[in-house]
Amino acid sequence: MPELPEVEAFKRYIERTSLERPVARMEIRNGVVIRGADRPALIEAVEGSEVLSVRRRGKQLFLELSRGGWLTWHFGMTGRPVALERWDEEPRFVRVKFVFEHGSLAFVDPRMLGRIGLTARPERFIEERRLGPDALDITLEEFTTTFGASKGAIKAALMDQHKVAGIGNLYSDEILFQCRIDPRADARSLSEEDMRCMHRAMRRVLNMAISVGTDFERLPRSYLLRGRAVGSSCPRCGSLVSTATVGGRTAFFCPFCLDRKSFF
DNA sequence: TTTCATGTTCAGCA
DNA sequence: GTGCTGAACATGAA
Repeated sequence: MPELPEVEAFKRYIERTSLERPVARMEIRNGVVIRGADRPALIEAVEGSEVLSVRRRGKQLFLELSRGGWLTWHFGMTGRPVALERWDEEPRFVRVKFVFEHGSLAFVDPRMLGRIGLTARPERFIEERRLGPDALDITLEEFTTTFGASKGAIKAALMDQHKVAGIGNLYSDEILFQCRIDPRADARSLSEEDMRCMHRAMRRVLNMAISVGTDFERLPRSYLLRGRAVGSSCPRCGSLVSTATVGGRTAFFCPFCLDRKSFF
């Protein structure tokens, strides 16, 4: 479930359940999620350490280890952390498990598209991956500069983690819906007002999702996200929502609510 | 059985 | 370098 709001929820969950608990053992149930990492170094850094703090940049999480270094967690499409106490039954699809004296923290990921790694410092990791500023930190000025200069569909640009980090397929649809912007619109065709609207909507939507605990049912009725499905109707005008492939993903939008004519 | 999926990355091409 | 398309990754759910 991981775009920025979900990952922020994961961060708080880990802070609530797993800080300052020494890791007795790291169980790697499936090596796929640590592919690319130095396995011995990972185990060496983790075992005997406790997690001191958690940071987030976009969809990426960093766990500070007391013996030095930071764990990098990315949840892919189906990853999530699950804290377990002794009496809890282990869920399916546990790929890596950090075992404490009592209880554990599991990295659960059915599709195994998530990744766990190790880095000396979050800043270095962010630089290496060329991650853009976090979607909740980017200023209007930075936002306008970045997207005013980007070519191609605005939805694809919003999902580009190099430009701004944290927005994926679902939230990009919501942001554009709230601003009545066609997801296929060329970013360069957008006005200053569009830029301001997207920047504001981005912050509003992400913060709203965080505040409802990423439970879409608790979002305002005006949100497209609540009933995002083929055959559903627009929460604003009631007409049938359309889909289109943009940036390799399925975009949902209401063609009747758009501010401007379709571009095709 | 087939298709789609809240993500990232890479190859090939313009 | 930028952008687009398609595929790969690996699996569950509809």
